Amino acid sequence: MDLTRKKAVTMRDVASIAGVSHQTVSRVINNSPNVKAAVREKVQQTIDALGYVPNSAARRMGGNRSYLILAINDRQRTYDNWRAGRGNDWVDQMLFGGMTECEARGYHLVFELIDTQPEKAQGQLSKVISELRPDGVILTPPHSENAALTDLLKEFGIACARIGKREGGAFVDVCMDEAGAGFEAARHLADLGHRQIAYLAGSPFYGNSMMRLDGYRDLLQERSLPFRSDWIGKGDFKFDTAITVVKKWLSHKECPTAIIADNDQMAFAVLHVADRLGLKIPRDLSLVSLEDTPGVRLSVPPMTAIRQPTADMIAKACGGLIAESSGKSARGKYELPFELVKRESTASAP
Amino acid sequence: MDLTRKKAVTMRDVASIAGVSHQTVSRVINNSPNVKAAVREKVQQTIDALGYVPNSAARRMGGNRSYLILAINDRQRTYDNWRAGRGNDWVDQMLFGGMTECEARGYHLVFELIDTQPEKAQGQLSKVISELRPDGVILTPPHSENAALTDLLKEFGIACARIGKREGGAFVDVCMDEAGAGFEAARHLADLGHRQIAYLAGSPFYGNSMMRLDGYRDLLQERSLPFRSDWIGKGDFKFDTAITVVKKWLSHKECPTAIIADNDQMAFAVLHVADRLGLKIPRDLSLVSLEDTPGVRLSVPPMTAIRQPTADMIAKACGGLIAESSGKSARGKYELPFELVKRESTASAP
DNA sequence: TAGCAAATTGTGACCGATCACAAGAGGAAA
DNA sequence: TTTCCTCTTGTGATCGGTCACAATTTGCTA
Repeated sequence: MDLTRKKAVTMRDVASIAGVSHQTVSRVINNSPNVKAAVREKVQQTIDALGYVPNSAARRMGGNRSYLILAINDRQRTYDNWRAGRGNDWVDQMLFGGMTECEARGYHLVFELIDTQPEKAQGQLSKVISELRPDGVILTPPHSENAALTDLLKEFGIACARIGKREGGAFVDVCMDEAGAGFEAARHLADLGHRQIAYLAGSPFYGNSMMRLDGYRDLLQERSLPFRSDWIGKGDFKFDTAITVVKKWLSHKECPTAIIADNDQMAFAVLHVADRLGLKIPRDLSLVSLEDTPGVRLSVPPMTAIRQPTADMIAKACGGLIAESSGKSARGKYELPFELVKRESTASAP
Repeated sequence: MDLTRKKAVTMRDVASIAGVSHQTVSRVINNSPNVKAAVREKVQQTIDALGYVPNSAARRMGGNRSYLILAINDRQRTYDNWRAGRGNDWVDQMLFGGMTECEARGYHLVFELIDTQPEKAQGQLSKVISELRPDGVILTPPHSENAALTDLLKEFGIACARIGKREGGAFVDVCMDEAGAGFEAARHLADLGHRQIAYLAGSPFYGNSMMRLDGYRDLLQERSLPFRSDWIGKGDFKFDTAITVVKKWLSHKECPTAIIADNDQMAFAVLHVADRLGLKIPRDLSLVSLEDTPGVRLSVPPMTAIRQPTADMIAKACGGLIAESSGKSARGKYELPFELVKRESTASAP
């Protein structure tokens, strides 16, 4: 180990050189309003000259803020993706969005992985909370649904943001306009002249999934397009299940000219079946995915998809959490706009 | 703000209940050898009963360890990927690998984004180092090449791991067997009966890229296959440049039956040109990419590729850094095995 | 059984911020 | 001028660990 560890410049160093008390230096770095402009400037100059940076651990000890935001991700999902060699840019986007927001305010982002099983998750979160005492915690799916976790955070008095939830209340809930996504996907297809639009639904147990379905339904109604319940595929998000459903649809003599898939796995199933049946996408069949993972962007052809504003959602969550821990209230529901990315899986109706 | 912040259980609480001094508790949680078994057990029981977790900020204040590992990523790359809507699972894999290693030892991983420009990078790293005082820093490309950064870390006395560097010395350098990758890719093709294997090289300015090329060359020699310098494409990693090169190769009457691409962008170019010329992969042409990004895994057909052990490399880096900060020496070069993932872009020679 | 070294346990200072509160300075009103 | 209030600045305690060192116990040798 290196014993020549560079000695840190402390607040007292700055204070004695600037000829003020340590508390005044503290006031300057915290932008306290009650400091004379002349004093503030002198102190700031000394800070710059010495290259002083406040030690975050000490700040946490003395005060009740840690300048840390904890982002919780699901371990199983991360592990599964890793095992499957599947690409997942979720964390990458979180990092980008989170840093953008945290950096300017002097905050840092700590990512932690916790288990899916609720009991385990609780113990793990409790441990890391006690250890780090973050100012805020971001819960991502599926943990945003876990009430035991939010209860724990409430008990600790730590602000909590949930991604994909839309309750608001005591939380900073950041979500996407799910119904709008279903609506826009359908509208895009309708604008292209499609009148026979089928929908591969996810699970009725996921509220967000149902909202997207509702959006699709609304568009159908608005445009007076036929709603056929046999064209609502119960796909449970899985590739194999979707294969069966789509095969049935497309083998029928009166088949849909466009399909909306609630997630990318099911969208892939459409690609697969179409290929088997000799249907060319987008010439014979248009396809929109409501999930924009790397797979969707790199398929052949690249799929038109609804892009979830992941980076923006995390940025919003961080911003809200920072505000909360600064005494401002930022609780509530924030619905962020999605983006319909038009690629090559959609074209005019045949 | 919630004023009902849960009061933390402190070391002194544990001490008074267990009937020992606070220092003894400290010894137990730090696995100090000089504690009687009976005392250790009694203290441990009290810790468990109270759910005591040491406060990391306090540990950092008192001691000279922070139990924090800093992982530095490049901001531009992250931003570019985000802008392009390109999938990048690098951070996701880092998180997985890093957590696996850190968690058990009570360490935490903090990701930071810093700018590519060397001067900016230095200031940013300096700031975050002063603030967080991590026990170790992981530098990823391109920052692993930046000597100003490593000098800075040396000055602060902070251990440093570099991903993709192979010097060792004062660092924990974690890399992949680059030459082996080029060799194995070529061997795989040779085993399939290919004798005309072309190579789309990256840039001669990147040592690792050149090593892969050397590996390819070695295999050619070992199998007495013809080495043709006009089949070494100078591709500079870019799609467009590669297009030109590959078009020339494949339009020639005596053309390669297999191509190795140094990165995924160039591999895509091969796919593209082959499609244009009506060549079917892998029937008419085999293709191996030396980079396994999501794009490569999801192309049509999915490409055979060399998979970089990202998660393992970060795990190794974390392990080394933790060892270093515990007084053990872990400096040196660690070359981790890659994996040749056989997918559907390679087949027997036509 | 004394004597001494090694193993075990305890004591109080300390890290570098913030907090609560006290003290001083300055300006307006009486 | 005096008084009082507000704005600004300073003082010392405090957070919860670790460190250095002192005190005690234990075990072994003579």
